[in-house]
Amino acid sequence: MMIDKYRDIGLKLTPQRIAILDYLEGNKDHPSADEIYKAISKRFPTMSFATVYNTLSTLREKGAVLELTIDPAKKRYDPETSRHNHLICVTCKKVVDIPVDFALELPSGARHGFTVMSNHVEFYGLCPACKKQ
Amino acid sequence: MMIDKYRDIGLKLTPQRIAILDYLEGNKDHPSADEIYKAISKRFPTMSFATVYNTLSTLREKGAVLELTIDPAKKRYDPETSRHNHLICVTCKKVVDIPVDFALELPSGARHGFTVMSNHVEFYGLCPACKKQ
DNA sequence: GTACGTGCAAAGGTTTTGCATTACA
DNA sequence: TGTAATGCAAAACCTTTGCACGTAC
Repeated sequence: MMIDKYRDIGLKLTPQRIAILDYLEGNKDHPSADEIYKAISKRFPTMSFATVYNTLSTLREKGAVLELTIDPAKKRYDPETSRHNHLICVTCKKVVDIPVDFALELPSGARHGFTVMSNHVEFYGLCPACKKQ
Repeated sequence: MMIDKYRDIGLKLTPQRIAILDYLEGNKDHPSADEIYKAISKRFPTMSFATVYNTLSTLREKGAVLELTIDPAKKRYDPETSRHNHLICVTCKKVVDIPVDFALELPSGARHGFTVMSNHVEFYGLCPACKKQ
């Protein structure tokens, strides 16, 4: 489980961090830092914003979560760190994983001298709930 | 030119808006609102932030600029509104246009009931300047 | 015991808003 | 002239930071 992954990285396992890891484990909602904070502080009232941000920042540095730049209003976090893409509702910003790998290659003429390392595809659309309105 | 496009939309052409349109015309830098403000206020000292944001917001609603959610720190704006993709330097956040259309299709099994409208590919890499360091 | 994490509050950066004034059409 | 944009300042958000205290190891 995720807690083992964290211990293997060699970081201190505090109750707050365990709560965050527990919340993220298998989470498919791509939550924001605020959502994570709100969810955990129900059961953990002394938890502070700074701890959430610190922990997310550490997890990102260790490659244990992805920081998604998908929603202009705030960063969102994804515990699924294997290569995948996303489908985003333009109305409610719901995000779902797309486990398909498109194996995109950039023609060398389009690389502008960059060393290309990776890519990410965002699909935009309307989710079932938003279509009804 | 862009000013004509703007007039055709039926909006008032103020000197401030003309300055913004002029700055964006053919601009390949994907500037942030702050960069637009700074560039224009050199020659137009009374220009306010609110006017830049109001104008960009109006242009976006009319489809005359794209708001890019590419840089976690701030929104960036792109006057090139035809379908294209982007290559981003992970170090300095330089963004260049990729005029290639990859014609990606999402397998229906991966659509989660969404109506898919469009997509956008982000390539990540190191630009020539950042590679040297 | 010590290095590192936590909590609190304040600050930083971007974007939005309210309202009186100004100016395009 | 009337409607809509501008300018200014304050506020709203999200995120980061400094520092004293607490705790995992």
